[in-house]
Amino acid sequence: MYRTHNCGELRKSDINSDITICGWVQRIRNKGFLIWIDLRDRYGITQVFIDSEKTSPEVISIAKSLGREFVISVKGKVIERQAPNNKIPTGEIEISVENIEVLNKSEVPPFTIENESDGGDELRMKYRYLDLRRDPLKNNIIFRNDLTFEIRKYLKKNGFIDIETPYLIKSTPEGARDFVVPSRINPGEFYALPQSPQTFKQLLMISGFDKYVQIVKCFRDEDLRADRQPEFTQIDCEMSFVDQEDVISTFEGLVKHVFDKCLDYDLGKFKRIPYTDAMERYGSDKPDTRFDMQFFNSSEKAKGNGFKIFDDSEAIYGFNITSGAELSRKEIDSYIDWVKRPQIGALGLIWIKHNMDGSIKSSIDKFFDADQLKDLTNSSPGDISFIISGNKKKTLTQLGALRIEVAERFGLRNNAKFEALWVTDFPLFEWDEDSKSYHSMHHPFTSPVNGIINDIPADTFANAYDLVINGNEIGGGSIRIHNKELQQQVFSILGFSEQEAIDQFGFLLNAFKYGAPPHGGIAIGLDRLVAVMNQDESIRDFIAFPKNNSGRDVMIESPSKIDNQQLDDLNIKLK
RNA sequence: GGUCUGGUAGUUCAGUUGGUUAGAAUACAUGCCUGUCACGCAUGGGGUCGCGGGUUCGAGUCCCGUCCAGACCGCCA
Repeated sequence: MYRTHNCGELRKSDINSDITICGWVQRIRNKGFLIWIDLRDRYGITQVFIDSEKTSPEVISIAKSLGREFVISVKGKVIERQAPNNKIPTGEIEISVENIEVLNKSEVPPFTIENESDGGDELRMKYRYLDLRRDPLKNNIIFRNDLTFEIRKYLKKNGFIDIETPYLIKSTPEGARDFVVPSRINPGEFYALPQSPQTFKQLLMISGFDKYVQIVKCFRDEDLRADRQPEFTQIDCEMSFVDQEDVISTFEGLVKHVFDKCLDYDLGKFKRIPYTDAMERYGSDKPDTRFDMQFFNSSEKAKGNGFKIFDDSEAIYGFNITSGAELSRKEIDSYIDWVKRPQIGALGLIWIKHNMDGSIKSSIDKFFDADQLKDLTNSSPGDISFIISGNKKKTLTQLGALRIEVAERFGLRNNAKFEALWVTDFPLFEWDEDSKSYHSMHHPFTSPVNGIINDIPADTFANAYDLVINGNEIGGGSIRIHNKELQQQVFSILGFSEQEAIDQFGFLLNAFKYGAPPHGGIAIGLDRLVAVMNQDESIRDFIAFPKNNSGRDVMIESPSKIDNQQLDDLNIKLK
């Protein structure tokens, strides 16, 4: 037996016990006659104490030879500390050493294994196994475990069955790019890794399982972001004989449950906002509603005053910032520069200061008098209004991005407040100007409202809903099509020929012929949920072994080349 | 595919208008220290300034290219 206790559990009540603990040397404080060692494991830190007058010279010499991150076993007696440390749970006791055994040495780690490490991101990724020894990372991983445990508990209680679906499936051209896997025994043919188990969970409904869940890896070969990894985890669910309200209430319950159990936070009843309202009021389909700054629409009022930019614009929108009138000219200019960056692409930014004394100062006061400007913005004294004009869709998204940036700079985003909402009433299709074709806004299996597709497809709304928390898209789902003819009609609007639809989704269309129940579901991004619950928008520190910005694992150095023999086996020739 | 930011000691960073031997903190090593807990004090070692080219009497600093990293846009049914 290596140990009798871990490094986090000994207390005052254990004084005089003979114990053995194992762990990593966090730090050594050598005062000459006295030596202290902080010994660390997953459970905590226990102080080991060596008094040179009471300890054998052999043990002292071992103690002096130790370095950071050595793995040791310490045998000794629990004693009360003369100088307690109230910062740690084990701070009232220490271990008076009888023997130390070095279980393994360690080289000096490339960065300090401390809560505030001195290591940069890249280095910590390369030595991820060391980074995971640090409390912040370790606690993230443990939190994730606690969260999935509560998720399973809730879903089990609600009758969901966990069923595994295959990882080696079929590539489809719609949607995200697939990761592709060559099949050795079927030369020239490829599997694809699933972007989601979508069709399989629908088939499980047709099989009659009624309620399905899987906490499952999904794969998308697209560019990465702070909140996007090529492989990520979804809480994937599907239910039979449900309408939109049933799904929403079940999963509102789930999210409320985990916030309650894991954070002791009451989310209250979730807001609902239709997609068009979200775009019109926040310029985003995932609005952060923790702060106000809703848009006003001046498209009518602002025209006809001889200001050419407004007169030529399809849409003129803006929002007011409380106490924004204090912004300096320099600060305003930096917002103007910000919206003009190619990422945002606005041509300019109009500002209107409503000073505390009621006076107005604006970049357009040559064209409008003070009363007109107050009427345009409906601002209060102390506000500044920002206005963007142009093409309606672009204007709204540009202003939406600015709204988030303003909130960021005013410190309205990083607080321990959570606001969850459902975005509903999405259009079923979106017209894509580049390819001159319709695309599914959600996915091609989403059912139209009332089961009917409008003569103008773009006017059709979907039984689809997104879950948004603090401005992050956490999940999305829909009521699915369960009727073969309707599904075929959707494929045809999306530009599939009858044959292409059968080639790619014939198995699903076939299954619809044999008694497919009405069904719907949702997929919640586990990585994002964990990150958002910990007030972080980057999901990397909540995944034990994530990929970097270029989709590389810098620790194992993947992806990597394979040798010619492997390529031959797979019947693949590289260009 | 694109925009922006960065790359200097093991690590995190500073480095002025281009000018002497490239600094700080921390980590590391050695010594001292009887109650430390970010211990303290002293001493010491440690540099391909990402890489390649160019301008210049002279480049960490300016220019071009390239690689790497990060954030974002496109993309993500």
